[in-house]
Amino acid sequence: MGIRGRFGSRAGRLRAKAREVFGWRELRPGQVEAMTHLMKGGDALVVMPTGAGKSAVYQVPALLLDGPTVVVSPLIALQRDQVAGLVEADAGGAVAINSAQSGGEELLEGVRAGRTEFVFLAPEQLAKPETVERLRAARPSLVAIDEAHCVSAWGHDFRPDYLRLGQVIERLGHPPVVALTATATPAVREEIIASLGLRDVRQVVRGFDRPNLELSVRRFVSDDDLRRELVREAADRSGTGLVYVATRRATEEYAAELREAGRRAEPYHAGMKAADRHRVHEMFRDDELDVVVATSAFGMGIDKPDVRFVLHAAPPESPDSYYQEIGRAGRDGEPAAAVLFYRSEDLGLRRFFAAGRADEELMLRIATLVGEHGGTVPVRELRELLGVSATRLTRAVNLLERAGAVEVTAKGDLRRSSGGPDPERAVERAVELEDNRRRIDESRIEMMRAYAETTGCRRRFLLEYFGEPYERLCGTCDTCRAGEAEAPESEGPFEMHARVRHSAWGPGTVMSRESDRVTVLFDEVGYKTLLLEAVERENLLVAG
DNA sequence: CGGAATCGTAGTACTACGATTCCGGTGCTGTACT
Repeated sequence: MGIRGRFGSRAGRLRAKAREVFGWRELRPGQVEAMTHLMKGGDALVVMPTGAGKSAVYQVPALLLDGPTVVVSPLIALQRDQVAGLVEADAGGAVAINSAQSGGEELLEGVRAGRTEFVFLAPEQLAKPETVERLRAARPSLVAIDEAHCVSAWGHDFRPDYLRLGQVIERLGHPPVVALTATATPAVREEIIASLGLRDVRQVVRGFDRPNLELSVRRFVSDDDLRRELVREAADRSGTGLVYVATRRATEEYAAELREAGRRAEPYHAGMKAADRHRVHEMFRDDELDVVVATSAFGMGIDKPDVRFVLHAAPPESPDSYYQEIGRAGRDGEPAAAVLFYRSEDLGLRRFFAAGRADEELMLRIATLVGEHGGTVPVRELRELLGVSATRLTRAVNLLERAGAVEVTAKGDLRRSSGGPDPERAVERAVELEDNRRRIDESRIEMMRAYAETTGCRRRFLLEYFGEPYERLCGTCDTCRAGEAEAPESEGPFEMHARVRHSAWGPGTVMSRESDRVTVLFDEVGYKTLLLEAVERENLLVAG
C-alpha cells in the first residue's frame, strides 16, 4: 500500500466505488485500464463480450467525475433496462429521453441541476440542437456510446444520425468519451474512432474467442432440403435456441413447422405488434419457449445465459453480424452450437440489401439550393421544401458533408463550405464515397461466403477476421473434427496484418493466410481473397 | 439476386410452362385518438 493509501490511487478509488455502489467485488484488468484512462481525460474504445462488464466501464467513472454522463443507446427498450438497473442500484439517478417518455423538459432540467447522473438518449434525440444545448448547459463529464458498432453498421443508411455523433460530442465540449461494443474488426474500430472523432484513444479489446461455441456449416443444394433439415435439427436439439432467418415471412413459417414438430416456438420480427414482441421476449427469458425464430431484429439486449444453439437458415450480411448473432449462445460457458445452414444462392438477398445507390438527384438539389442561398438554411425548411424524410435528408447531408460541400452549424443549419467543390463535383465525390462503401459491404458478404465454404478451421477464420491471430486448429468445429482443416501456415510470403499494395486494388492489410491463398482487406475495395499462385505469377502484391 | 405469385398462351383437357411482376431487414420519430 502506497503513501496515498488504499483508496488514494485511481484504480483504488474505482474499485472502492464499484463495491460501494454496485456491489462488484472485483474489477477486471481491462475494465480498470479503460476506466483510469477516462479518469485521466482520454477517450476509450472497449470491445468485450456481453456479460464481461462493459457497462461498468462508464458507470463507475461516472460517479467519480463531477458532472452528468450522457449515454447513447440505440433502442428505447435497452434504455429502459439500463435506467431501471441504475435506479435500483441508487447510482445517482438515471433517466431516458425519447418519444415514449413524456416530460423530457423536466428530466433534462434534473440533469442540468445535478439531480440526475445518467441520461440515456438515442442518436435521433441528439439530432435536435435544442436537446444538445440543454445537455451542454449541464456540463457533462463523460459520454458513453453503447453498441458502438451501430455507428458503422447503421450510420451510413438506416440510422444516419449515428454519423452525426462526432459533432454532438464536440458541441458537448468533448469530455472523455467511451465507445463500447461486443464485436468490431480492426477496420470497424478505426471507423468508429474516426467517425466519433475520438482523441488520445485507449483501445481495450478482450476475449473475442468463445471456445465453448461449436461452429459448423451444413451445405445444401435445394431450399426444401435445407428447410426440412433445419426444422429437424432445431426440433431435436435440447435446451433453448434461436433460429435466425432472412425474412419476416420465414419466421412465421419456421415457427409453425416447429410447433407441428412439438416444440414451443414463436416468431419474432420488427413488423409484429410491440405487445407481441414483448411477450416473446419475456417467454424466452422465462424458459417458456424452446425456440425463437427471428429476423435480425431479435438480439440486442438479450443476455439469457443458457442459449444452447443458434441456427441460421440463411447467411447474414457479414461475419460481423454472424458473430454478433451466434455470440448470444453459450454465455454461461457451457457448450453451445452455432450452425449455419448454407446455400450460396441465399447470399443474393444480402446483395440486394447492400445494393442501394447514392441519392444523386437529392444531393444535387441540396448542394445547389444551399449554394445559391449563400447563408445558412435551416434543415427543417429544407426538409419541407424538398418533401423528403428526415432519414433520407440526413443521409444525403452526411455524404455532402464528407464530400466537403456543406457544413452543419451548431444550430443544425446547413451552409455551403467555403472553398468547397461546386454542386456537380460534390455529388461526384459523394457518389465515389458511397460506391466505395458499397464495395466494402459487398466484400463482407463475400467473406461470409468464404466462411461458409472454407475447408480450414472455422474458429481460426472468424478470429483472424476480427484481427486476432490464431495459428492453430480449434479441434471442435466441423472441419477440424472431420480432419479436413489444414494446419495453419506460419511460413509464407505475407505476415498477418502486414501492409501490402495490389497493382489494381491499392493498399491493404493482410487479414488471413491459408496454404494456397491470402485474404487482404483493401482500403478502398474491401476484402479480397487471392490465390498465392496467381499472386506470385503476376507479382500482384508488394509490401507497402 | 432469387423466390413466389401472377399472367398469358397454347389448345381444348385441364394444366403445363415460360414470361413478367413484385417483394425482401434492422428503429427512431411525433401526434392524434381512444
